[in-house]
Amino acid sequence: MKPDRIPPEKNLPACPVDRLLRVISGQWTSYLLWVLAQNGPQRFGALQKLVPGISTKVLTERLRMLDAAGLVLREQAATIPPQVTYSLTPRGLELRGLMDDLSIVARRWDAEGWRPPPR
Amino acid sequence: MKPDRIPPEKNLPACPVDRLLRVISGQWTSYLLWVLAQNGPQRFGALQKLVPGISTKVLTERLRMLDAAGLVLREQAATIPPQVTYSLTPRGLELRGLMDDLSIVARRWDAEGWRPPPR
DNA sequence: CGGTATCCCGCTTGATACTG
DNA sequence: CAGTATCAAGCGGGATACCG
Repeated sequence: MKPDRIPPEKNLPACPVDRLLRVISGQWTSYLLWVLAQNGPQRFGALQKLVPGISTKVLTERLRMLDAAGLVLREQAATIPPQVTYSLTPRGLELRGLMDDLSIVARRWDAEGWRPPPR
Repeated sequence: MKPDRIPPEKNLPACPVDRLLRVISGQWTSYLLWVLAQNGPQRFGALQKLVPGISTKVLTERLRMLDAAGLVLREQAATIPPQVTYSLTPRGLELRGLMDDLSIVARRWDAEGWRPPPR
């Protein structure tokens, strides 16, 4: 009955790196940011075409989350039919350098034959 | 009954960036890599103290996964009691630059009052 | 066009207990 | 010391249907 773990001080590491990774690492999320960074502002339907396989539900969730996080701007034109455009905010653009470096490492490892371990 | 999404070509973006993020972004994972990068090789028990709140089960899972991914080296001395030491591999060390840059951005945003959105 | 609303299933995580 | 075993809970994500 000895405790299996050390009780956390509050409830999590509260590590800024962890917090940032938590935001950008949901499924499709990094890919979405990448697509917006590469192709500029896009409408909902265009994003769905640019990210094949994503469902409307998840695409909506991710975009709303990124909006709430201040990384993506959602602009809605109250026309008929409605027109909603998503773009990177200045803060979202700050991630580009990071993504580029990450991409360089990821692609090199890829070329070297590295593969993530299967679950 | 119109399909909700565009069928994926195969089954996923297969984006190298996504693959790398998938590996380093599990809960505790980045924190673990960070701890090993900052404090050098550590034994199981020490890691559990350095990462308060993590359970033995998850700590084991993460270390085994990182081992399988070639980012962490697991060295076991067949003594009694057993002694297992974890360290970063050369490939794991390649992440340090990335983590440092990530940290710089994360800490600046943190200082600016940025917080991740609640679920 | 750009979403919501449900239902549901599986994976991840957590808690607890036990061991070579 | 460094785990494994097991069970339960929660949430993310997919499928499907409908709406302003």
